[in-house]
Formats: sequence, C-alpha cells, structure tokens
Amino acid sequence: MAEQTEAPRRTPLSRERVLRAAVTLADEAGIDSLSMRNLAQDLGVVPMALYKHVANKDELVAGMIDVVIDEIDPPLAGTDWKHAVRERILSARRVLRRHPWVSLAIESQQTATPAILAYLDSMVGTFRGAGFSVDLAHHVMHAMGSRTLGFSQELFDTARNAGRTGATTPAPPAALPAQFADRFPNLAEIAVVASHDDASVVGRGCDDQFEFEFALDLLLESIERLHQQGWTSSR
Amino acid sequence: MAEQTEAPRRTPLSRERVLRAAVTLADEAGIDSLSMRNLAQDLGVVPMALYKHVANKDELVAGMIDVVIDEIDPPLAGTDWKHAVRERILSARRVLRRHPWVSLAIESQQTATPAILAYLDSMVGTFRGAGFSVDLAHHVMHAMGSRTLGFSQELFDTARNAGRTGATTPAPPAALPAQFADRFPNLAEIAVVASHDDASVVGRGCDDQFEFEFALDLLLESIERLHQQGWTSSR
DNA sequence: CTCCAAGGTGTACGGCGTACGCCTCCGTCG
DNA sequence: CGACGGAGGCGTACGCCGTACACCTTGGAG
Repeated sequence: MAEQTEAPRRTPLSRERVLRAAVTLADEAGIDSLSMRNLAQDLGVVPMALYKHVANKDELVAGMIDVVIDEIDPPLAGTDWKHAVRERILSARRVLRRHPWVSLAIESQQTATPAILAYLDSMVGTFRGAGFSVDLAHHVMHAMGSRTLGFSQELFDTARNAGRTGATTPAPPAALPAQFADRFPNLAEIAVVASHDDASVVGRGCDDQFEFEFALDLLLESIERLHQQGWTSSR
Repeated sequence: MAEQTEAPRRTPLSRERVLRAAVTLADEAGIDSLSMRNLAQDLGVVPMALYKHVANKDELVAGMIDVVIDEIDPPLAGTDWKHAVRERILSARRVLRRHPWVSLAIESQQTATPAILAYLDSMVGTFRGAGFSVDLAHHVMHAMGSRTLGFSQELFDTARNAGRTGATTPAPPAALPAQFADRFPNLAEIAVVASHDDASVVGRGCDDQFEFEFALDLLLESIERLHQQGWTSSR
C-alpha cells in the first residue's frame, strides 16, 4: 500500500460538464447511444454519480437542448424584420444540423425548455417590433411551425432515399430499383430529375438547403403580403 | 385431469390482429406504454408469440403507421388540385389527431413505410396532374413538409401551455404565472389575447385547427401564385 | 479537531427487446 | 389410419436500460 499518492485526481463533475459530454456523445454516437451508463463511462464515473447533477434522464435531455439552442445567433439588429427572421432561422438550421438529434428530442419532450421559450419569445418580439398585431404574430408563428427552429421534417428526403439501393451507392442517375419506380412513379420522376440537374451534389438527389430556403422564403413573402395588407383576424 | 375440454380456445393471432391491438394500445395508453410485453398481455399471449407475426418492434411500429396512414381518404376526384390537396391534408390531420402518437413515430422511424410512400406519391400525382412541372412539384412537397401528413409540430402550443399553472385549470384569462409573463412578455401577450377573444373554446388559448388551416391556406395560395406564374427553377 | 454536507460508489430492482429451444397442435400424405 | 412436419404459442435467459437507496470519502467551516 505505498501509492495512494499520485492518484490521477480527475477534474470533478459539474452540470456543465455533464451536459457538454452528453451533447458530444449524442452528436458522435447518435441519440440512441445516449444512456446514463455510456455517458458516465465517457466521464470516467459511475452512472449514479450523474444524478448529483441532473434530476433524471428527461431533465438531462432538456438541459442538452438548452445548451444547443443557446448556440443560435441572437437576432440581427438594425435590419428589417424579414431579413432578421430569415438570418436567425438559417442560424438555427446550421446549429441543428450540427446536432441532428435535437429536432427529435424537442418533439419528444412534451414541455418547452426555457431556452426554447426565450428563442420563440424573441422571435415574436421581432414581429411585434415591426408592427405586427398580436394576432398576426401569433398566426405567423404557427405558420412557420418547426421551421422557426431550423428544421422541417425531411420525410420527403426519407422517401427519396427509400428508392436508393444500398447505403452508400455512388447514385448513378436513374439507378432506382425498378420496383420502386413502378409503384411510386411520381416520386421516381422527381428523384430522377433532381439527380440529373445538379451534378454538383454527388450522391444526393436534391439540395436540402435550397429546399429549406425555398419554403422559408415562400412563407416570408406570404407573411409580408399579409402584413402590408394590414391583416386583421377574420375569425 | 378431467377438463382439457371446454378450453376458452381464443381466436388465433395474426399480423392483422397484432397491429390493430397495438394501434389501440398506443391510442389509449400512449406510445410509451406500447411494449411487446404489454401488447402480448392485451392479446392474452406470451410476449415471444408476437415475433411469429412481426419481425421486431421497429417493424411492428412501421406496420402500425401503415394501418393508420391507410385511414386517410383517397384524393378527391373531379375538383381542382387546390381543393383536392386541401381536403386530403385535412383528412390526414383528422386521422393523425385520432392517433396522436403517429407523428412522432413517423419522425423517429428513419425509413418511410410503403403506405407513406404511396400517400406522398399520390399527392405528387395530384400536382403533376394539374400541370405542375416536376421541379415545382418537388419544391412544393418540401415546402409543405410534415403538413402534407396533417401535422406540424405544435411546439408553439407547448410553449403556450408552459405558461399555464396546473394541468387542468379552467384557464381564467390572464392567469399566467407572473414569472412567465416577466421572462417571455411576447408569448404572454399572445396567450392573453388568444384566450380573450374566443370565449367559445374553453380552456384552450387558441384554436389549433384554425392555425393549421391558416398556415395551410397561406402555403396553398403561395403555391397557386407560383404555378400561375409558370414558375421554373431558378437555381 | 470535529462535523457536516457535497459528491462519488455499489448494489439491487423492475422493465425492456429479443435469441433460442421446446412443445403442441393440425393438415397433409403415404 | 398413422406418421410427419411445419406453424405457432411457450419458457427461460441474457444483456441492456433508468434509477432508488444506503454507503463512503473528502475538504472546508466552526
């Protein structure tokens, strides 16, 4: 028993460190690999030690969400509302693409976290500050839906990918399984055209970023039109 | 050993019966209560018996999704695309409100199910049949996002509910906790106005159906405008 | 020097999905 | 009619999961 000295003496845990390690783990190994046990192992600690810093797993995930949401840029000052909203949403999108597990985590969670509330509140504030009525601001927030947070379900992408054969085929155009093209001719047509006309994007049928901005701008322009018309509730 | 006769002789399992029981269980007890064990118990059977009819839990959920998606009305024939799309999406919304677990299940699932593919394909077909270019149909599908399936994340609702005190307060107007109104003034303002001006909806701050249709119509009108302008890709 | 709280540990429980082998029917066919 | 074989339900068991609870260590305050 000569060497109780020179112990590694690792830096102590903290809520901050736990949350950051959890975000990193989820980023790198996927949200399914985020278990209290795995997380504890990454931190060189026994699972139950985590419970001194987070109440339970749900609260851990809520904390992780807040960490990520706080990465979103603050609203641009000194521009029109449309530009400010657009840029902020694109910032949110960049953040959520760095942490792909977040959108699903947000939807699974039943209650909004403080950071989400603050973000939404600030977004409403931008509209209100530009002269939007409370009603219009309200409807507009609903209309944007999850796009305010930089994501919309990419289930149409999923559908497109379902036509592909393997996991990492180099995607030669028109390499759709014949069966798929047969049963879903309209989807197949889109997949073929999309993979033809942008040769720059290799292995992807379409440009998600373009699609996201397309939909975002469509909404923003509609909203602008409502606003200019002095829209008031017609319920 | 006198009574091996007169056994209850329950009707045998089948994939059909398993899926239907699973949907019912998820509807009534929530998706979190859907375990192979609970489901087996509901069917009066041992858990492993289910695996003779579904490959595993993921495949079970995929089957459940398909059962639900098939409840969506077929597209209206003999009307303009706008009306057809609108009614079909509202039908999808009605279905998904009967089965609130489905939207999350769809998003969790990484691959689209056959029924979802068929539904999306048919929707694209409606646009194409109305003279939409492949490109425009593609972008439009992205723009609609999850709204095509009758849902958009109601996280703004979640935010609003976060302002409420208990679970089932009768929601007197302006009963928001002061702390909430302080930290999120813009959200609070919306909540107050919304709960003031429709006395018909008790205990709800706003009318989800109205909000959904508002956003849907906003999109449909924008899309109509693009279509009438003979929109072509500008990438 | 003592105490005490904060924080890390160990054990244990009940639940989960599901692999694997068994048994029991029942329809088919020689 | 008797043997057989496969479909379908059963039992056991394994390795995960979240986390309750009691314990121990440690460092700073009194």
